[in-house]
Amino acid sequence: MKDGLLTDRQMEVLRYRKQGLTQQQIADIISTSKANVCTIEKSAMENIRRAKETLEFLYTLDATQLCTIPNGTDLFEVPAIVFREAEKINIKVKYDTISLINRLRESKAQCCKARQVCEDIVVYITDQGEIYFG
Amino acid sequence: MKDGLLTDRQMEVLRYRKQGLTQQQIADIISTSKANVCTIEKSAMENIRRAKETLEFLYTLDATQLCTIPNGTDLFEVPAIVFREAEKINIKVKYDTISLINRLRESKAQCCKARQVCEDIVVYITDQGEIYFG
DNA sequence: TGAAAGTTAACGAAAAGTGTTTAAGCCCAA
DNA sequence: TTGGGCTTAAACACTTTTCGTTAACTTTCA
Repeated sequence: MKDGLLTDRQMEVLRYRKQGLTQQQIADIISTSKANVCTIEKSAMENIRRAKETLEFLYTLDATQLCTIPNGTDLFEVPAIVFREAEKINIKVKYDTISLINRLRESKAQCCKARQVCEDIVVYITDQGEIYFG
Repeated sequence: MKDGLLTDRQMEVLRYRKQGLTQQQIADIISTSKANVCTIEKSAMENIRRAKETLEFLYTLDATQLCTIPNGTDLFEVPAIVFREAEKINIKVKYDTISLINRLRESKAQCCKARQVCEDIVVYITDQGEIYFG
Protein backbone atom coordinates (compact mmCIF):
# COMPACT_ATOMS: atom_id res chain seq x y z
CA MET A 1 0.00 0.00 0.00
CA LYS A 2 2.65 2.47 1.00
CA ASP A 3 6.12 1.41 -0.04
CA GLY A 4 7.96 1.07 -3.28
CA LEU A 5 8.88 -1.97 -5.29
CA LEU A 6 11.63 -3.26 -3.08
CA THR A 7 10.93 -5.59 -0.20
CA ASP A 8 12.45 -5.04 3.24
CA ARG A 9 14.82 -7.87 2.54
CA GLN A 10 15.98 -6.32 -0.71
CA MET A 11 16.56 -2.88 0.82
CA GLU A 12 18.43 -4.46 3.70
CA VAL A 13 20.81 -6.24 1.34
CA LEU A 14 21.35 -3.15 -0.81
CA ARG A 15 22.19 -1.08 2.25
CA TYR A 16 24.75 -3.57 3.50
CA ARG A 17 26.24 -3.82 0.02
CA LYS A 18 26.54 -0.05 -0.15
CA GLN A 19 28.56 -0.30 3.04
CA GLY A 20 30.94 -2.61 1.22
CA LEU A 21 30.03 -5.91 2.89
CA THR A 22 30.44 -9.15 0.93
CA GLN A 23 27.52 -11.43 0.24
CA GLN A 24 28.90 -13.93 2.74
CA GLN A 25 29.13 -11.31 5.48
CA ILE A 26 25.57 -10.22 4.82
CA ALA A 27 24.45 -13.84 4.77
CA ASP A 28 25.92 -14.28 8.25
CA ILE A 29 24.23 -11.14 9.54
CA ILE A 30 20.78 -11.96 8.24
CA SER A 31 21.18 -15.67 8.84
CA THR A 32 20.88 -17.22 5.40
CA SER A 33 23.07 -18.55 2.59
CA LYS A 34 25.24 -16.40 0.37
CA ALA A 35 23.39 -17.84 -2.61
CA ASN A 36 20.22 -16.38 -1.18
CA VAL A 37 21.82 -13.01 -0.65
CA CYS A 38 22.90 -13.13 -4.27
CA THR A 39 19.40 -13.81 -5.56
CA ILE A 40 17.86 -11.17 -3.30
CA GLU A 41 20.36 -8.62 -4.55
CA LYS A 42 19.71 -9.68 -8.12
CA SER A 43 15.96 -9.36 -7.85
CA ALA A 44 16.43 -5.96 -6.20
CA MET A 45 18.42 -4.81 -9.22
CA GLU A 46 15.77 -6.23 -11.51
CA ASN A 47 13.12 -4.27 -9.63
CA ILE A 48 15.12 -1.09 -9.97
CA ARG A 49 15.44 -1.68 -13.69
CA ARG A 50 11.70 -2.19 -13.94
CA ALA A 51 11.03 0.99 -11.98
CA LYS A 52 13.15 2.95 -14.45
CA GLU A 53 11.46 1.37 -17.42
CA THR A 54 8.06 2.16 -15.96
CA LEU A 55 8.85 5.85 -15.73
CA GLU A 56 10.26 5.80 -19.25
CA PHE A 57 6.94 4.49 -20.45
CA LEU A 58 5.28 7.37 -18.68
CA TYR A 59 7.41 9.81 -20.63
CA THR A 60 6.57 8.21 -23.96
CA LEU A 61 2.91 8.61 -23.04
CA ASP A 62 3.34 12.37 -23.23
CA ALA A 63 5.53 12.17 -26.29
CA THR A 64 5.00 11.44 -29.94
CA GLN A 65 7.21 9.21 -32.02
CA LEU A 66 9.75 11.29 -33.89
CA CYS A 67 11.82 8.81 -35.88
CA THR A 68 13.83 5.59 -35.69
CA ILE A 69 17.61 5.44 -35.62
CA PRO A 70 18.55 2.36 -37.64
CA ASN A 71 20.96 -0.24 -36.31
CA GLY A 72 24.50 0.57 -37.40
CA THR A 73 24.13 4.35 -37.43
CA ASP A 74 27.22 6.26 -36.32
CA LEU A 75 26.59 7.66 -32.84
CA PHE A 76 27.68 11.12 -33.89
CA GLU A 77 25.15 11.23 -36.68
CA VAL A 78 22.23 10.80 -34.31
CA PRO A 79 21.85 14.44 -33.25
CA ALA A 80 21.69 15.66 -36.86
CA ILE A 81 18.94 13.16 -37.60
CA VAL A 82 16.98 14.16 -34.53
CA PHE A 83 17.34 17.88 -35.23
CA ARG A 84 16.25 17.44 -38.85
CA GLU A 85 13.17 15.42 -37.92
CA ALA A 86 12.21 17.81 -35.13
CA GLU A 87 12.50 20.76 -37.48
CA LYS A 88 10.11 19.04 -39.88
CA ILE A 89 7.38 19.17 -37.25
CA ASN A 90 8.43 22.56 -35.93
CA ILE A 91 9.65 21.57 -32.50
CA LYS A 92 12.87 22.91 -31.07
CA VAL A 93 14.93 20.20 -29.40
CA LYS A 94 15.89 21.06 -25.83
CA TYR A 95 19.42 19.66 -26.16
CA ASP A 96 22.56 20.44 -28.08
CA THR A 97 24.61 17.88 -29.99
CA ILE A 98 26.79 16.82 -27.10
CA SER A 99 24.01 16.51 -24.53
CA LEU A 100 21.94 14.49 -26.97
CA ILE A 101 24.72 11.96 -27.41
CA ASN A 102 25.18 11.82 -23.64
CA ARG A 103 21.49 11.30 -23.07
CA LEU A 104 21.48 8.49 -25.60
CA ARG A 105 24.47 6.84 -24.01
CA GLU A 106 22.94 7.10 -20.54
CA SER A 107 19.53 5.75 -21.37
CA LYS A 108 20.61 3.18 -23.94
CA ALA A 109 24.12 2.17 -22.91
CA GLN A 110 23.52 -1.38 -24.07
CA CYS A 111 22.80 -0.11 -27.59
CA CYS A 112 26.03 1.84 -27.97
CA LYS A 113 29.04 -0.18 -29.01
CA ALA A 114 32.05 2.05 -29.60
CA ARG A 115 30.75 4.62 -32.08
CA GLN A 116 27.86 2.64 -33.46
CA VAL A 117 24.25 2.10 -32.53
CA CYS A 118 23.79 -1.68 -32.35
CA GLU A 119 19.99 -1.80 -32.27
CA ASP A 120 17.10 0.12 -33.81
CA ILE A 121 16.22 2.97 -31.47
CA VAL A 122 12.88 4.76 -31.49
CA VAL A 123 13.08 8.45 -30.68
CA TYR A 124 10.23 10.24 -28.90
CA ILE A 125 9.72 13.97 -28.51
CA THR A 126 7.32 16.11 -26.47
CA ASP A 127 5.87 19.45 -27.48
CA GLN A 128 8.45 21.01 -25.18
CA GLY A 129 11.35 19.48 -27.10
CA GLU A 130 12.13 16.85 -24.47
CA ILE A 131 13.68 13.75 -26.03
CA TYR A 132 13.37 10.09 -25.00
CA PHE A 133 14.86 6.96 -26.52
CA GLY A 134 12.78 3.80 -26.45
CA MET B 1 11.85 -10.67 -17.82
CA LYS B 2 12.00 -7.63 -20.08
CA ASP B 3 9.28 -5.12 -19.35
CA GLY B 4 8.52 -2.63 -16.66
CA LEU B 5 6.01 -2.70 -13.85
CA LEU B 6 2.91 -2.06 -15.88
CA THR B 7 0.97 -4.90 -17.43
CA ASP B 8 -0.25 -4.76 -21.02
CA ARG B 9 -3.74 -4.13 -19.74
CA GLN B 10 -2.59 -1.21 -17.61
CA MET B 11 -0.66 0.43 -20.43
CA GLU B 12 -3.60 -0.04 -22.75
CA VAL B 13 -5.92 1.76 -20.37
CA LEU B 14 -3.45 4.59 -19.73
CA ARG B 15 -3.04 5.15 -23.47
CA TYR B 16 -6.77 5.36 -24.05
CA ARG B 17 -7.12 7.68 -21.08
CA LYS B 18 -4.41 9.94 -22.49
CA GLN B 19 -6.54 10.14 -25.62
CA GLY B 20 -9.36 11.45 -23.48
CA LEU B 21 -11.68 8.45 -23.54
CA THR B 22 -14.00 7.83 -20.59
CA GLN B 23 -13.76 4.65 -18.55
CA GLN B 24 -17.04 3.47 -20.05
CA GLN B 25 -15.77 3.97 -23.60
CA ILE B 26 -12.61 2.05 -22.80
CA ALA B 27 -14.67 -0.67 -21.14
CA ASP B 28 -16.63 -1.09 -24.36
CA ILE B 29 -13.47 -1.23 -26.47
CA ILE B 30 -11.71 -3.83 -24.36
CA SER B 31 -14.92 -5.66 -23.53
CA THR B 32 -15.17 -5.43 -19.78
CA SER B 33 -16.95 -3.41 -17.09
CA LYS B 34 -16.23 0.22 -16.32
CA ALA B 35 -15.53 -0.79 -12.73
CA ASN B 36 -12.78 -3.02 -14.01
CA VAL B 37 -11.30 -0.23 -16.11
CA CYS B 38 -11.29 1.89 -12.99
CA THR B 39 -9.39 -0.66 -10.92
CA ILE B 40 -6.93 -1.32 -13.74
CA GLU B 41 -6.25 2.39 -14.07
CA LYS B 42 -5.93 2.71 -10.34
CA SER B 43 -3.43 -0.09 -10.02
CA ALA B 44 -1.47 1.40 -12.93
CA MET B 45 -1.19 4.67 -11.04
CA GLU B 46 -0.21 2.78 -7.93
CA ASN B 47 2.54 1.05 -9.87
CA ILE B 48 3.81 4.35 -11.18
CA ARG B 49 3.89 5.73 -7.67
CA ARG B 50 5.84 2.70 -6.54
CA ALA B 51 8.28 3.06 -9.39
CA LYS B 52 9.00 6.63 -8.36
CA GLU B 53 9.38 5.69 -4.73
CA THR B 54 11.77 2.91 -5.66
CA LEU B 55 14.10 5.30 -7.46
CA GLU B 56 13.86 7.74 -4.57
CA PHE B 57 15.08 5.00 -2.29
CA LEU B 58 17.98 4.49 -4.65
CA TYR B 59 18.94 8.12 -4.30
CA THR B 60 18.84 8.05 -0.52
CA LEU B 61 21.20 5.09 -0.68
CA ASP B 62 23.88 7.40 -2.05
CA ALA B 63 22.94 10.23 0.23
CA THR B 64 23.35 11.01 3.89
CA GLN B 65 20.66 12.49 6.09
CA LEU B 66 21.10 16.24 6.32
CA CYS B 67 18.29 17.42 8.56
CA THR B 68 14.55 17.30 9.21
CA ILE B 69 12.13 20.07 8.29
CA PRO B 70 9.55 20.13 11.07
CA ASN B 71 5.83 20.12 10.36
CA GLY B 72 4.53 23.67 10.13
CA THR B 73 7.69 25.26 8.76
CA ASP B 74 7.10 28.07 6.27
CA LEU B 75 7.92 26.82 2.79
CA PHE B 76 10.15 29.79 2.08
CA GLU B 77 12.29 29.10 5.12
CA VAL B 78 13.26 25.67 3.90
CA PRO B 79 16.12 26.72 1.61
CA ALA B 80 17.82 28.72 4.36
CA ILE B 81 17.68 25.71 6.67
CA VAL B 82 19.07 23.40 4.01
CA PHE B 83 21.89 25.80 3.07
CA ARG B 84 22.87 26.29 6.69
CA GLU B 85 22.97 22.56 7.43
CA ALA B 86 24.89 21.82 4.23
CA GLU B 87 27.44 24.47 5.08
CA LYS B 88 27.99 22.84 8.45
CA ILE B 89 29.27 19.72 6.73
CA ASN B 90 31.03 21.61 3.98
CA ILE B 91 28.87 20.60 1.04
CA LYS B 92 27.71 23.10 -1.53
CA VAL B 93 24.05 22.62 -2.45
CA LYS B 94 23.50 22.27 -6.19
CA TYR B 95 20.34 24.42 -6.17
CA ASP B 96 19.40 28.00 -5.53
CA THR B 97 16.53 29.10 -3.31
CA ILE B 98 13.86 29.03 -5.98
CA SER B 99 14.81 25.65 -7.45
CA LEU B 100 14.95 24.13 -3.99
CA ILE B 101 11.39 25.19 -3.28
CA ASN B 102 10.31 23.89 -6.65
CA ARG B 103 12.01 20.57 -6.08
CA LEU B 104 10.32 20.25 -2.73
CA ARG B 105 6.93 21.05 -4.18
CA GLU B 106 7.41 18.56 -6.99
CA SER B 107 8.58 15.64 -4.92
CA LYS B 108 6.41 16.30 -1.88
CA ALA B 109 3.33 18.04 -3.23
CA GLN B 110 1.14 16.33 -0.65
CA CYS B 111 3.21 17.91 2.13
CA CYS B 112 2.86 21.48 0.91
CA LYS B 113 -0.33 23.23 1.92
CA ALA B 114 -0.31 26.85 0.87
CA ARG B 115 2.91 28.18 2.35
CA GLN B 116 3.37 25.58 5.03
CA VAL B 117 4.97 22.17 5.28
CA CYS B 118 2.28 19.90 6.74
CA GLU B 119 4.46 16.90 7.62
CA ASP B 120 7.99 16.30 8.91
CA ILE B 121 10.30 16.04 5.92
CA VAL B 122 13.72 14.38 6.04
CA VAL B 123 16.31 16.00 3.79
CA TYR B 124 19.09 13.96 2.20
CA ILE B 125 22.22 15.24 0.50
CA THR B 126 24.93 13.61 -1.59
CA ASP B 127 28.60 14.56 -1.68
CA GLN B 128 27.82 16.31 -4.95
CA GLY B 129 25.23 18.58 -3.33
CA GLU B 130 22.23 16.77 -4.80
CA ILE B 131 19.19 17.10 -2.57
CA TYR B 132 16.34 14.65 -1.94
CA PHE B 133 13.31 14.87 0.27
CA GLY B 134 12.13 11.72 1.99
C1' DT C 1 46.91 -22.85 -7.58
C1' DG C 2 43.88 -22.15 -3.75
C1' DA C 3 40.56 -19.48 -1.33
C1' DA C 4 37.10 -16.23 -1.18
C1' DA C 5 33.57 -13.87 -3.79
C1' DG C 6 30.05 -14.24 -6.72
C1' DT C 7 26.66 -16.61 -9.91
C1' DT C 8 23.45 -20.04 -11.53
C1' DA C 9 19.95 -23.77 -11.73
C1' DA C 10 16.20 -26.46 -9.84
C1' DC C 11 12.77 -26.77 -6.68
C1' DG C 12 9.12 -25.72 -2.98
C1' DA C 13 6.14 -23.00 0.02
C1' DA C 14 4.24 -18.76 1.17
C1' DA C 15 2.95 -14.23 -0.16
C1' DA C 16 1.60 -10.72 -3.26
C1' DG C 17 -0.34 -8.99 -7.47
C1' DT C 18 -3.77 -9.15 -11.45
C1' DG C 19 -8.08 -9.25 -13.95
C1' DT C 20 -12.75 -10.02 -13.31
C1' DT C 21 -17.51 -9.76 -11.70
C1' DT C 22 -21.15 -7.92 -8.97
C1' DA C 23 -23.19 -4.61 -6.30
C1' DA C 24 -23.17 -0.44 -4.04
C1' DG C 25 -21.96 4.30 -3.56
C1' DC C 26 -20.24 9.48 -4.52
C1' DC C 27 -20.23 13.88 -7.14
C1' DC C 28 -21.90 16.94 -10.35
C1' DA C 29 -24.33 19.05 -14.19
C1' DA C 30 -28.59 19.16 -16.97
C1' DT D 1 -34.05 13.99 -9.57
C1' DT D 2 -31.88 11.45 -13.14
C1' DG D 3 -27.88 9.96 -15.53
C1' DG D 4 -23.04 9.93 -16.59
C1' DG D 5 -18.55 9.51 -14.93
C1' DC D 6 -15.97 7.72 -11.49
C1' DT D 7 -14.76 5.01 -7.15
C1' DT D 8 -14.99 1.35 -3.83
C1' DA D 9 -15.36 -3.27 -1.58
C1' DA D 10 -15.58 -8.20 -1.42
C1' DA D 11 -14.74 -12.37 -3.46
C1' DC D 12 -12.68 -15.53 -7.00
C1' DA D 13 -9.28 -17.88 -9.84
C1' DC D 14 -4.95 -17.34 -11.61
C1' DT D 15 -0.11 -15.96 -12.19
C1' DT D 16 4.03 -14.05 -10.52
C1' DT D 17 7.28 -12.93 -7.06
C1' DT D 18 9.80 -13.79 -3.07
C1' DC D 19 12.68 -16.17 0.13
C1' DG D 20 14.73 -20.03 1.08
C1' DT D 21 17.71 -24.57 0.41
C1' DT D 22 21.29 -27.33 -1.87
C1' DA D 23 24.74 -28.08 -4.91
C1' DA D 24 27.63 -27.00 -8.66
C1' DC D 25 29.85 -23.52 -11.39
C1' DT D 26 32.77 -19.19 -12.64
C1' DT D 27 35.56 -15.17 -11.45
C1' DT D 28 38.98 -12.77 -9.12
C1' DC D 29 43.23 -12.18 -7.15
C1' DA D 30 47.12 -12.79 -3.95
